[in-house]
Formats: sequence, C-alpha cells, structure tokens
Amino acid sequence: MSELHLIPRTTDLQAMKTSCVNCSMHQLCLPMGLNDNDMSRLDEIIGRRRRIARGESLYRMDDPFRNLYAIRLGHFKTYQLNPGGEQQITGFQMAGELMGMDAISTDRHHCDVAALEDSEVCEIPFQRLEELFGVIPMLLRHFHRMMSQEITREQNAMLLLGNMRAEQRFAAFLVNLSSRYAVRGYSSTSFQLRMSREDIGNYLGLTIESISRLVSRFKKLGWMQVDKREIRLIEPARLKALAAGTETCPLD
Amino acid sequence: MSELHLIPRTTDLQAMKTSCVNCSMHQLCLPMGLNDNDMSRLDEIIGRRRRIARGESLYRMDDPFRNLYAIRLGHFKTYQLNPGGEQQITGFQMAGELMGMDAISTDRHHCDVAALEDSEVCEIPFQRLEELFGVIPMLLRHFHRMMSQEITREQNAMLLLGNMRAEQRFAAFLVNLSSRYAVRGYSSTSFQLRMSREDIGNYLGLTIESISRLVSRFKKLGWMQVDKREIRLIEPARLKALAAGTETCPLD
DNA sequence: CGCGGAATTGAAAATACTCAAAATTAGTGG
DNA sequence: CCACTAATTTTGAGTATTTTCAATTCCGCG
Repeated sequence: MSELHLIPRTTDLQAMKTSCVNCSMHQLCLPMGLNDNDMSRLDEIIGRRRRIARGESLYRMDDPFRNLYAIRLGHFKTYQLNPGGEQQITGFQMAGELMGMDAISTDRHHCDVAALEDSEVCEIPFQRLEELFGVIPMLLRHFHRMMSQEITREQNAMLLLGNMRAEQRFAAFLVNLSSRYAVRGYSSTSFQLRMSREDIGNYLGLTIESISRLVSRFKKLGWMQVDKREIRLIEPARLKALAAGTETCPLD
Repeated sequence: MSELHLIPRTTDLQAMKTSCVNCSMHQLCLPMGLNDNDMSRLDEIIGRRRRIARGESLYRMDDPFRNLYAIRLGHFKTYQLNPGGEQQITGFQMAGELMGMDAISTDRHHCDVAALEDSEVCEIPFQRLEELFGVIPMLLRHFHRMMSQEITREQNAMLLLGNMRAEQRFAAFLVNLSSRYAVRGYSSTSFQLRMSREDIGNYLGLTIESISRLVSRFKKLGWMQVDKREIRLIEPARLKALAAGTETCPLD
C-alpha cells in the first residue's frame, strides 16, 4: 500500500525483466510471427515499459507523435474532443492492441487516451520501428495487418452507430468484448466491464440512462446476469442474433 | 455515342498514355513526394488502369484481396452489408484516394465499392507494392500516412454518428466535401453531389426524408443554394460553426 | 456513519422515423 | 426531340424511440 504511493503514477519499468519473448501477448501484438532473433531486435528498440494509473492519460490530442504504444496489461479508452468540448469515445483497447496509429499522418496525436484501470504499455519509438521495417519484412507485414484491422474495427463501429437501434448496439458491444476476451484465452461469457456505463453510452451514441435501461432489460429477459460491472452472458447466441439483426428483442 | 456502347463497361486502359508522372493527383496520391525515378518504378508495377461505369462495382465484400485501387477520376462509395442485408455506407471516395486498405488484415475485402459516376482507377498489386516498400522508403512512409489518414477519417465519422444531431451531421458532411474539393483545386463553395439523397442519409445515419428536410431548411435559411445535385454554399462559416457545435441552427 | 460518485427508474419532451401522397427528375424508346 | 415510365425527391401528418429532467437508490470509502 505505502509502496504504491512512493512510486510516481507513470513509471519507467526498464529495470523489470520484460520483453516481447516472454510476454503473453506476443502472438497477438506487433511481434506476431517473428522468430526469436527478430523478436529480440524489436525488443531492443522498445524504449521502456510504462505504468499508467487508472484515470491517467497516456497522451493527449495534438501531442507530438513519437511513439506507438502496445498494451501489455490493462484497458484503455481512446476519445476525441470536438470543438464544442464534448467527447466521443472511439474505442476501448485491451492487452495486445496497438495505440497511436492515427497520429502517423499528421505527426500529432488525433485523440486522447486514458487508462481504465492500472495498466502497462510498451513504448515503441516509431522512427526506430520504421528502421526495422526495412530489416524485418515480417514485422512490416504484421504492422500493416494491425493498421488494417484498426480500419476494419472502425468501419464496424460506423455500422453500429449508423444503423442499429439501441438494443442492437448494446448487444453488439457485449458480443465484441466477449470475442476479444475469448481470443485472449479468457472466458467469453464471464468478464468484468472496465468502463463506466457512461463510457459505454458515449461509445454507443446513447445516454447513460439508455444503457442502464438496456442492462435491466437484458437481465430481466434472462439473457445476462449483471452484478455491478461483473457480467455473465447467459444467452450469447441470442445476443449475437440480436446484434446481427436476425432476431429482435422483446420490450420486456 | 455509339463508341461508348462498343467498349465493355470495365476496360483495360493499358494502351492509354497514363502514368503517375502526368497524373494530376500525384501530389495527393500514393506517389506523393517521390522523385521521377521512383515514381516511374511505381508506375511499372501498376498493372492496369480500369474504367468503372456508374453503378458498377469495383470489388465486393469477401472477394480475395490482391490489389489496392487509387482513384484517377470519379467518385466511389464504400459500404458494408450487415448480416440482415442492410447497407451502411462507410465513406465516399474521390480522386487521389486509396481504396482497399481494410482488406490487408484478412486477405479479403471487407466492404463493397461502387462507382457513383463513370470513373477510372489504377490497380495496384499489393504484393508488388510490398516489394517496392523495401526499395523506396519514401513510398512506405507515405503509404503509412494514407492508412493513418483513413483511420482518422473514420474516427471523425464516428464522432459525427455518435454525438451530432441531424443538422450538425449534414453540415459536417457538406463542409467535409467542401474542403476535399478545395485541396484538389476545385471550388470549395460550388460543387455537385455525386451521391443520391438516399446515400447521404445512409452515410449520416439518417433517413432520406430527413436529408430532404435539411436541404430545404438550409436553403430557406439562405445558407446554401441547391438545384438538384448542384450545391452552392452561401454561408460556409455558419455551416462550419454548426458542424463544430459552436453555433446552433434555427428551426425554420 | 455520512458523503459523493455512479447507476437506476419514472415521466415528460424532443428528435428523427414511418407511412403516404404528390411532385420532380432521369432514363428509355419511338 | 418528345413522350412515357421509372426512379428519386419533397412534403405532410402521426408515431416511436431515445433523450432530458428529476428523484432515488446503491456502493465505495474516509
């Protein structure tokens, strides 16, 4: 406890025995598919691992772009602020995902990033990464895949925001989290929401009250159990069908 | 007239004297910043230029991914189909923009693309492009910028769909088109909509009736003149302010 | 125990949708 | 070039979904 207060909220963990090779995310993250030799070359350029405390921000909009960040541990939200000062959350990120790719085009970050819980990231200096691209073609290929995946993810979000009704959006949100946890070896039916109802609503283009009503409705239908932020999906198939638009949802 | 009927709707224009060097889009498109030598190397890998007739599709969802496409001339829309069969337009593309980047991660196209008018694209075999990345670092850098720009564009669309009201969305849409034409050297206040009201509505997450009412409203306010698809922005500053959320819009 | 943030619930209001009909425009063939 | 048909757009009226506003409740934490 007292130790926690002695270390600053954002810490250099250089001293920690951390590396891509023994990171559990290396089959999902940037080093995917690299041999041990190439992986350690990537390791060498990773400046430092940083801890970000819950609520702290990793970078802010308009900050100069120098690094990409790979999540080692924890969860983040990325959000934009419009000129009127309102925020729009553009995504929730979890371990193995890469943040900052939207900054490449303008050399400035295009959104804010905040940690949803105490988290750890690997700082990847983009200039040095570019140097590696010439030496490790596999790294370049996978980097392109990750950028492409980011485009795909956002297109799916557009589909969600553009033509789904509230209950579909929320179902799609749950199903999406579920499958991402499954890929990471966690339960696809039992997990904890790391974000507030307000964040969920913001992301889905709905109000916090709407989210609350949807939670109650799905609970009442017996499609999920909810205890605070602890979720258990009881009828994942129905939720998937609802998200896909192939089934509708009774009003109560 | 009769000639137009003799050539198939999708034609190989290999014979045409087309190249990046003398393409008016080369400062916006993939070859941006390349010297003449590198630009002609890029030219060499571009298999062919294709004509796509209005309404025809360039590729469809789940088609195997082999090529990226740069627009030489014309306009396109990209759209996704959800399992229920409804479409969501994810973007409108114009000359100098690159399509297909969302397919890199899965080796299959993630959306459909249709021409909004008779158009021409350059077919860029991705495998050969990857080979060039190792030889022309500038090309790789600009490719990353273009992918990053695509991510940014979609984040902006999320902001639009997630927390703007109808009139803001439509204003933002007009302002966006306006600035893209400006970059291309066209008038930022006078242009033709290449897409139907229905397409606009679909893209903005609104119905065609809502779009029609917004057109009438902005016309009545004297903020724009509209004749069919011909647009003239009279009060671009107000439209920008409305899109930014710093000004509101009277009801009539 | 009490404070404060977060979440829930209810009732009223607003925005955007649906349905229907009319008007306009584009496309086709004579 | 004109006439006819099909498609698109506009407009109106009523409806529905989601928001807004307000009041409680729940929960973590000092």
